Amino acid sequence: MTHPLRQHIEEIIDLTDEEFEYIFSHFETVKKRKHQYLIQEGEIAQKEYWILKGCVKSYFLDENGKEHILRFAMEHWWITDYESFVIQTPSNIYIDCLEDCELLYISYENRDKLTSEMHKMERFWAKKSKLGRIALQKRILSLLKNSAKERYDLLLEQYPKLFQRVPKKMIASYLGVSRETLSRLNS
Amino acid sequence: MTHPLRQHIEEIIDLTDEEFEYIFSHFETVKKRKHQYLIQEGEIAQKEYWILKGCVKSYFLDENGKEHILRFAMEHWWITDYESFVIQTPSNIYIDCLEDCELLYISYENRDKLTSEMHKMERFWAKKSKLGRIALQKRILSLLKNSAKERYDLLLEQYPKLFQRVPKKMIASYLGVSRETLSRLNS
DNA sequence: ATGAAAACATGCCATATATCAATATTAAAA
DNA sequence: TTTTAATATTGATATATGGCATGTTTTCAT
Repeated sequence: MTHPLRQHIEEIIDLTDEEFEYIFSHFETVKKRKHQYLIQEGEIAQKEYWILKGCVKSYFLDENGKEHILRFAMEHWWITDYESFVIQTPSNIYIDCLEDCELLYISYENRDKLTSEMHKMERFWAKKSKLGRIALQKRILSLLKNSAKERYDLLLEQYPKLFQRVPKKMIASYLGVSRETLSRLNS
Repeated sequence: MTHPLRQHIEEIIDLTDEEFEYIFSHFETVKKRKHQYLIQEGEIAQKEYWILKGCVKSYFLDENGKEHILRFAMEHWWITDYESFVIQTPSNIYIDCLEDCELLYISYENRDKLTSEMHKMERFWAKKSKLGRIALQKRILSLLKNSAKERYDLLLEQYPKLFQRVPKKMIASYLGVSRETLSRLNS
């Protein structure tokens, strides 16, 4: 049975068994329990995570201590603070587990190493970066043109599973509305 | 005197004279007058532009014909519809000139060619893509946590030149507020 | 230079959403 | 299970922002 990470990478580029073995040797596994952090504000992100099992959120705390959720990530999604990871500067965000999680991660150094050693992986990550950018663009568009209700419906349509796994107040934070408003959208 | 495009690329990677010459041979120059389009909805983006002189906006028209501005671009900025350009699907957006413009552009094919022929350029564009993603992330954060007034002040602080060149109603559209509201923010 | 169009400002009112408070519901912990 | 904490709902009200109408100013095209 092929490893899910291999399946994931092969959605973009094909790999030989040896290539995948080599790539995989650059990853580590870690388990985290609900409420544990992957990254905290002030740290420099040293790892990019790939989720085997579980669900996490990345968020930012404003001056009033209010939480603004940047994104969620579930099985087979990548997550880190890309700003901190790419530029290697202290992070402004937190990432923590909403459920008990099983994670793969690759260190900054190993990612760098793989990028220069394996052109295929350089292309893989380049493609991922492009797709990530497109997804963010779409979210901006949605924030500009859609009402809270519309954004809610779109999210529900796109990620129905999310709604069974994360509290509504976090959905609200992700959408940029108060939890009370979200609670009233259905009626 | 070094070409501004060379200066721009060399902010990220160093080039020999020959390398720049070669890269540059893949670009074309074009002049556009105010109100002319670089891309229209429905077209597949075939070119990525680099602005030598002038100012453009990229925007989306919603069902009611309301314009939502995704971004502006001025001298030494890149612009295209990345979604359309990267995936080669029909565009949902328009890009047009706010002033008479002088532009360089590279075709999709030439960019692809350069990416595979010159590893330096592959790295250049990968870096640009990462930085673009980080910028979009920041904008989302700003839309989530800042009020209209705060977003206005932040934009003014970051791109003061923009305010002298583009109508306020477009700034409003970029910020996601009505022109009337923007007009009232200063008081 | 002149008329037309675009951009801007402001008053008025409608609406969406935030905020605060009280309570109900559900989930987690002891 | 019982207790406690987290989450969700609902009402009352405040606030921010939107949309329309109108007048003014600026810019643009001829």
